[in-house]
Amino acid sequence: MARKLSTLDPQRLDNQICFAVYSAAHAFNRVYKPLLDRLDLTYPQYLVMLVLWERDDVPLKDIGEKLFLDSGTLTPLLKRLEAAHLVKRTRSSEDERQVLIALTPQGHALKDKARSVPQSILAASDCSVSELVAMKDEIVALRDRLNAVIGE
Amino acid sequence: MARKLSTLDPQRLDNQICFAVYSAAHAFNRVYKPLLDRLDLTYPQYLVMLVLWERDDVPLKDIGEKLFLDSGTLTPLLKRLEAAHLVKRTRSSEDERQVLIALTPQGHALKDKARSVPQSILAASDCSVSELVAMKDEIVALRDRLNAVIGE
DNA sequence: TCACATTTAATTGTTCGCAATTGAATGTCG
DNA sequence: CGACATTCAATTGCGAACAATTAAATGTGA
Repeated sequence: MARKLSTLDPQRLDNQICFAVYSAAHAFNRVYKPLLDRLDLTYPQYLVMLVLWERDDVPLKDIGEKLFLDSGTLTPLLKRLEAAHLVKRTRSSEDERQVLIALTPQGHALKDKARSVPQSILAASDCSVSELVAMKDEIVALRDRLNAVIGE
Repeated sequence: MARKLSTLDPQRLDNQICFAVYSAAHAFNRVYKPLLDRLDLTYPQYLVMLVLWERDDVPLKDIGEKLFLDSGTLTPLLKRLEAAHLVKRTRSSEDERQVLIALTPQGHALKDKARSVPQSILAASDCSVSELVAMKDEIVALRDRLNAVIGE
């Protein structure tokens, strides 16, 4: 009876999906760390590179919308990527407010070196691709519902 | 066909479960923010309080194991909670290396004020408890597999 | 007992993440 | 055209998160 109550108590840590997501994000980060160290990237920097490998010459704002990050996070991060010679930052000529982020040749070249990363993550996840895809879709749907509430 | 390839490309941002988890964690944090502001707690501080509300007078190390955090994160966080008069930090008399964390009366009292938080999160999630529990269990299982790989 | 390893917190330095503010460029409306 | 609002990036300040190191307490084996 005490056990029954405990497994239903919404104030118990182990019952909170948010803590599951929070701690899973950190676990992922720890798995990525040694892989990304070889590329001299942090995980958020890796995310920015993923965006740029899909589409080059993107406004900072668009990167922010894709990754749910603002200029307060991205400006210093992009300056570090620029210092590492992976991207160039230039003001748009049509709209001087915007900063366009473009890959350097080194930035482009890094895509190949990063190709093995998703494979390693898949292996560490120790589950099938279809299971992961299903989980991913559920989590994305939950995230989007949460973001919808915030937007109100 | 190009679409088919794109939805399978493991190097695409939208195909990565890690980004789903990462962005969901941030979405959760944004939903929690206004709720926790009323308690003058950050989300990691709230997690520590959840641990202490379950069991009081806990070594710092045990909190770290529950939350997957180390002393580099917890020491300053707990000092802030102590400055807010929510916890006391005392050296264990049996083992002077350990620091025991105990709730103050205010820390205890905060549990009641925090009781409505999980309800609000559930509402924001906009899905049934059973669905959330199922997702939580899947994510925890994935997290534990990832942590097992790290431990090697 | 004494040398040595282990455990535990604390500290330092770097990078996120975000709120709040600033300042410049652009849009809009009278 | 000109006042005003909006958009966008940059900046500042604070709180995580973690690697690496330090220091103290404890445990272990010769």
